[in-house]
Amino acid sequence: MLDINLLRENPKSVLDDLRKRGDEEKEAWVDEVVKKDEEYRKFLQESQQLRKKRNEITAEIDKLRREKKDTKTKIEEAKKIPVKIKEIEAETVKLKERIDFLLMRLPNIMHESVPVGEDDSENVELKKWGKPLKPKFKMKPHGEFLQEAGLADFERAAKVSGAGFYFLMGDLALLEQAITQFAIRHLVKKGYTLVEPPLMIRREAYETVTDLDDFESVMYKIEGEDLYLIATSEHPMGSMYMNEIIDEDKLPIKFAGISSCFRKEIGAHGVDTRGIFRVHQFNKIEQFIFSKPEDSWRLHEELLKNAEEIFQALEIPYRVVSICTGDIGTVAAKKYDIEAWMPREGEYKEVVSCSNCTTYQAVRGNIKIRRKNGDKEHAHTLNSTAIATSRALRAIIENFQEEDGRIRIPKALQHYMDGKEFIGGKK
RNA sequence: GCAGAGGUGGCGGAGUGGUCUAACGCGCACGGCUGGAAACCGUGUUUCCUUCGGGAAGCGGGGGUUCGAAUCCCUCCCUCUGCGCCA
Repeated sequence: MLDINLLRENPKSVLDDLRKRGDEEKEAWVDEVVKKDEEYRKFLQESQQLRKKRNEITAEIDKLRREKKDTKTKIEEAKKIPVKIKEIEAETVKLKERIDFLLMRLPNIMHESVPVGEDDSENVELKKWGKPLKPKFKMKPHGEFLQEAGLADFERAAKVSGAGFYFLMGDLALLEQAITQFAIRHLVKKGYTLVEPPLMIRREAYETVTDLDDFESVMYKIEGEDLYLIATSEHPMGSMYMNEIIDEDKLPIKFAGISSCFRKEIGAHGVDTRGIFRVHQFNKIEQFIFSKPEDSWRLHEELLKNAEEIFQALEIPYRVVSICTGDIGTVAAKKYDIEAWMPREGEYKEVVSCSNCTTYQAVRGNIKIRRKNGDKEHAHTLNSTAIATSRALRAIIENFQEEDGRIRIPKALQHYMDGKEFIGGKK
């Protein structure tokens, strides 16, 4: 969330940002927050004055008591004060709740380089890598292909768990493990610490990291428990340091999280997303960084580079887009997506999302940096997919499929597949 | 899951209704002393509000009793020890 001090000192910067987003509803919130905050501080001062008075009388009572004098009249006087304090505090709490409600929902201030645009159609392509080729033969949708090849079983997954789940079978499951191993090695070599996080976290922790609307639309809640299945390992990693102060010489902290991810909302359906592309459960290696503010923009580029290197090693053609103001969401200050080439559809599809969240998550989670001189300030947090295996699998299946139904395994992965150069095909 | 013991500042640790809401020790920062350093001495070391004089809050979280709560009550969370269960 935004720091209240920003709204006190420079509400115009918040307004200007909302205008870039085209979010008229929230423009009114800025004014409301500023007004309610002024009111809140007035009430706060009033209740502090009352507390001061109460403390004074209480001290007098104690003095009289020690001197063995009569305290009755003073106690009678004192009794009136807590009633008043309660009244004023009820108002104070109400105002604070409303301020926090709005503050939690106001989006992050975007970086000036974020392109202005209404929706995802106005995201800006920054670069392309590899040659996007159309198949030379009639290629089946990947879901149908995998089912027929015996490499996945969606029908039985539906029987057991419903739509949006998969059984990966045999060599495809092996390929999934190979991708995972490759990505882990890649990041660990670069000094990232491998993290296996809890797959369920509490609401309080969750509120540190995510857009609040996600609780309704994305997250699975465990019945009868204050626990939510994580939608990405970004969430447990991001909330890991909540309410902590990190010494500046420990930064940046670089994590490579590995986890299953669970999502209720799986969005649009169609032959090309049915299968393993849009699912309720998938696996992902995620990069996460806690950094000093002055380092975060450099590290944002580093995260993107790491993810690009992985896709280059897998020989998958892709492009990088800069997400525009209308599509960026509430948390990120700047976001890149990597979109992999999907030959059957002849389109680039999102496989990586790389964000600098600046202080937005750190303010919510109360995550601070302690400078050498003792000063404190909020940390910056960044996250980026390294690779989501299900999405990478589809890209591999489509980009490296031969007419006879075999799938060529990228060289970088063969080592992790006992040297196999192909999977699938006629037995 | 059951029983017992606990949760205090950056760390260790005292305090079980009012003698500043935090003793004492360690660490860290700044200042003094020094040619420089150690030792030593002093100040500071949470959050919020402020008309910058101060003020308020804070002892795991939330709620309650009281003129007054780290201290009493309720509730939740967590840690340790033992038992149980389990991969």
